[in-house]
Amino acid sequence: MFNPVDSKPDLISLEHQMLARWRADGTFARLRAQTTGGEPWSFLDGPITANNPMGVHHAWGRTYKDLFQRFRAALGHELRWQQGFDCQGLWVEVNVEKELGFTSKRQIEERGLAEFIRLCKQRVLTYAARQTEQSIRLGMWMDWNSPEDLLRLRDALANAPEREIEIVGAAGVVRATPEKLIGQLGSPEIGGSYFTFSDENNDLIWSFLAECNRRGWLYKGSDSMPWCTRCGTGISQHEMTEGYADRDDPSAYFGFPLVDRPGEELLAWTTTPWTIPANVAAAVSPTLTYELVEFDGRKLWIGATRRVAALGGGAPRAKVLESRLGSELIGWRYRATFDAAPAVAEALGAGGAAHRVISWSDVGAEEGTSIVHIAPACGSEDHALCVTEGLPMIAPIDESGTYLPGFDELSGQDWLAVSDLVFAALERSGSLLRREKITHRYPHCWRCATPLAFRLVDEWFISMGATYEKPREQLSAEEKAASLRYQIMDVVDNISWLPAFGHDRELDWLRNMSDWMISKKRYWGLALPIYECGGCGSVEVLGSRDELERRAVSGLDAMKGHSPHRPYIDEVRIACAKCGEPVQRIPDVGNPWLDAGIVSLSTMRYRSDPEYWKRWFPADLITESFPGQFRNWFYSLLAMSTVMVGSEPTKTVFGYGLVFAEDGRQMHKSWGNSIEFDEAADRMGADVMRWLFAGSRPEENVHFGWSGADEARRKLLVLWNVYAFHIGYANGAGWRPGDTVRQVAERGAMDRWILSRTADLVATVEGALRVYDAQSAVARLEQGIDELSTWYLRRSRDRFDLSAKETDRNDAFATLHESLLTLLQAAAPIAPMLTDAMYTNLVADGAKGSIHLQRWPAARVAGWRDLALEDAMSRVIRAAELGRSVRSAAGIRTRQPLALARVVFAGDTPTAELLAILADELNVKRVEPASDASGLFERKVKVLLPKVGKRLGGKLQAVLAAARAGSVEFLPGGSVRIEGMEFAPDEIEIQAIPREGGFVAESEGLVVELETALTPELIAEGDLRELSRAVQDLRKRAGLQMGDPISLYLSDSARSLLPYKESLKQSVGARSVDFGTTFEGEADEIELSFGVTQFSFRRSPG
RNA sequence: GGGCGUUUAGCUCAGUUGGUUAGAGCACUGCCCUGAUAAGGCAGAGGUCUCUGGUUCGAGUCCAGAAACGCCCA
Repeated sequence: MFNPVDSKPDLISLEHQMLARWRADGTFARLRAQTTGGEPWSFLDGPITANNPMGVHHAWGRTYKDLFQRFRAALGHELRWQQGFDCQGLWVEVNVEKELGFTSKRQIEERGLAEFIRLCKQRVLTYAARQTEQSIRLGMWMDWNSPEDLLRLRDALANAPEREIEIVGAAGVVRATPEKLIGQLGSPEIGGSYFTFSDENNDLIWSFLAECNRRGWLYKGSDSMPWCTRCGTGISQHEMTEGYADRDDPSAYFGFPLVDRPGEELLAWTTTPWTIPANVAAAVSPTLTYELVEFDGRKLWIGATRRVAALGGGAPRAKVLESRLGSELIGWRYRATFDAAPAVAEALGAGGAAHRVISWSDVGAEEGTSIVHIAPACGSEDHALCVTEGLPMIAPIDESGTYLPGFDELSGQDWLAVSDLVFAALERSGSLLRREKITHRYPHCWRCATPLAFRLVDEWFISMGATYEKPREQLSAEEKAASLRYQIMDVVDNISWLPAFGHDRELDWLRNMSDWMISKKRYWGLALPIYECGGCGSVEVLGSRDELERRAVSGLDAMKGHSPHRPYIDEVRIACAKCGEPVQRIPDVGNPWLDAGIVSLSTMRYRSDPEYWKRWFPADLITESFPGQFRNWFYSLLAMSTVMVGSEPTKTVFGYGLVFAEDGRQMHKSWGNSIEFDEAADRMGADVMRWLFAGSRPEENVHFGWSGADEARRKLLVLWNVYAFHIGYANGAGWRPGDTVRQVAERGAMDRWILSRTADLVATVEGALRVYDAQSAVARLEQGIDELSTWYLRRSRDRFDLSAKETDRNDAFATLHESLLTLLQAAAPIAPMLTDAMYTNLVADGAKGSIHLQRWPAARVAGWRDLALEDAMSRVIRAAELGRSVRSAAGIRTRQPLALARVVFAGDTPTAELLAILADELNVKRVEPASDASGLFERKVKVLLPKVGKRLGGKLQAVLAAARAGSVEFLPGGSVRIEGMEFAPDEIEIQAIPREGGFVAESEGLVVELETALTPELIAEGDLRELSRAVQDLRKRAGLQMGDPISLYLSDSARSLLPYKESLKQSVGARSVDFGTTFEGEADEIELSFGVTQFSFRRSPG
């Protein structure tokens, strides 16, 4: 007996049952054991930020990660099963600050760094545990740490930091202080997920940085970057994208008097008046035209296309005096309003001597005056320009946005409040022309919504090297050796990018990216091992904690027992190698992408176990959502692998898009279109979610929601119903797997067909999953479910009945069982829980079995292929469709049997067995294969365009018209002449086109004609079937079970059906049929050929 | 401003090397089938294949340009 199943399953509770069974049986551990020693298949997980609960967008990627891993395990590969958490960085700090109610950086230092860092670690552990639980709920198989362990470590870190505790690791019990254990998470000893805050991860980044320094690529630079004056931190470009919002600002049109052209001024425009005191240069486009105009007593240079806009209502008063190309303005010197301020004079020389006009191709003709005010400290493009031009910089504000000394009355003022003072100064100096209000999109801090200033700050960079003007293939070895970016590009070429455009995008990023800024003036992150001597200025970069301990001259005690994080590591001093001065680490922490980028080395035991590393590096696959990752994880992974080992970290990068709400917009809680992961798991179920995601197009954004889930669920429910049918009938018939089975070759065509289709399904799904095409795999599986349910099972239903012949019934059960099990196996990577629930019941081999412990069924099914049969059956299926179409058009219901269907098969005539299947499906007594010579058809010639199009050229339309009109001369040997041109047999196709008016349907050469004349016998059979159906329907409505016997009573009018009494009894499960009496109770009536007939029944005893 | 991608039915998407009348699923309408089915079938309705130009006998498909949307860069 199989466990009986409901045809309407509770998918959610089923999933929970399966998860519990996997846990109880140690199914995953058994899979790992059985694949150990297999050919490695190396997956490298991109770390998920352990900072919040997981969202449905994570579920998309995690579906891919899990399904490809399960598929590879089924193929017999050994896998590492290690997933990772991203732990360090501002993301975590921000949330901890929020929890503490902090609003500024200073509060962190006041509270104490040690506690803050501890809270950051604790938050990571909290959410690592949470995401672990959620991932398990998704059905994701990884080498998970027990969430309880993670929470225990988290709590011990605060409650008993000095006391050693125990944790059961991969190779037995490990005992150490909580901080020590936390630093070793993911190590070979402890196992489980990797954590980027681990000691090894941090240490290996140090060696990377030391290597960059050794090659001369690490340097301290200064750049103007977006800065939140409230948080006291720079905001990276990545963070900026989230914070744009509309803002009203004053804009200023103001003049710069020219030194060598007295009385003339450059007219500049800006929306950030607070930056005007920091002006260094004025940029013009060399290719735009500029005009000198006389306007209200001033002579102003303005971009020609901007004159009207810049002068506003007064523009008609302006008189153009002169016109020049921008390139002619370059080098002109000018003065500015704030030249007398001490800070400006110091930077630019007396009278602002350094001010000049520079060329910038990005100056546009659509904004301002086409003369751009350049303040290098207050914009990164401005900064880059001034570096190129060798111009000095003026940094006007400090960390909190306050104007520095040296700016006269502005000093001491907040940057947001100085606008009025600036305007007043411009007015006084006669420079201001006009003041306006504008609304523009302006970047804000994504944490506290403060508008961002730009500040000149010192940061540490890794040089990407030169960008050469010539094509990459023409570079010399020396040129490449000098430029990291080209080395990475070569590595990019060795990787297979899916979708293919990923390759171009990564190269584009590498071509255009500026040097990699790796420092951040924050607290929770990689401690940059950079030691800059305050005495002689020399810079050292340490390559490991060992080296630090060797070099330390003080402060080691403070660091003892602690992870290499602030504040403890900051205490250590080394002696400067040059001058011997004690040197402290720079206070900056690292860019978090360093943390994630090193994992192809750190998690694969690059230093500790070279054999292991060689076995697993490079990965076969990484897969992540690609927006963002080209410059983030993909980039850092590539860069670090290139520097350290000079080769690709992965063979394949499979990228996918973003998850949007079903309405096509981004998910937003406030818009009501957002779905939390837990909610989705509880309401739609994880397998439905996985099915939906796996079936989506990876290169596009997926629209995720309940109706999409409903569609996915419907497909899975059809599969479930095939399964429920099988269980129900097998139990009824007492059939068990292993009962006498005939060889496949001995079974009927229907059986051999579905098995052949199943073999095709396995091959197709395997082929798709091997190239990471889950979408095609899902499409083929859905097709397979449809074929199994709506053709095989529907056509074979009677064979499962107890009344069917036993041999045939056993064939049917065996076939359904085999094809169903195989299909489940092919679907198992995608819907692991439901398939396993069905599988374990179907194989009935006790509680410890699992579909995931089975080998991929390719070998088993290979012998099932029968292409000729598949071809014939596909034509039978199409003929059935056409036949139904004819019936529909002729208004003859399907229950009415007909004498004959004539069918023109396009191809070989199917076997008698297949013709019988078709006859049954069409409810005709006989199917007669016909030739196209039948009087019902016309012979039409279809010219095969791809073959003759080129040859015909302009005559083609005339030939087509003639062919359509039927003016075709048929020649001996199968060729034809149309419009005087001859066509060989292989250039044409002769089609049978049905004549109008017949009961005929045609499609692609396949023709079905139904004989519609009815005999009394056919009519009676139709009545019989009609009646059976009505009785069955009433039985169902009356709540009878399938086997319940009845006594059937029919009105006298139905006496003509007497000869069919036995057949009727059989089809409706009746013990007796009586005419002329009725039973009060279950009764109804139906219109048959001879008139309205009453029928009734009662349950017969026993 | 630059790069990459997308644009086909109300919605989600297929559409082979260019080929005659552009398809599927969902939703909608009518009919049919059904003692596994929340399923299925037949038919209907629904299209300026984003637009413009070009190549060609012929363009959803190739080329050029434009637009919108998404992602990224500046």
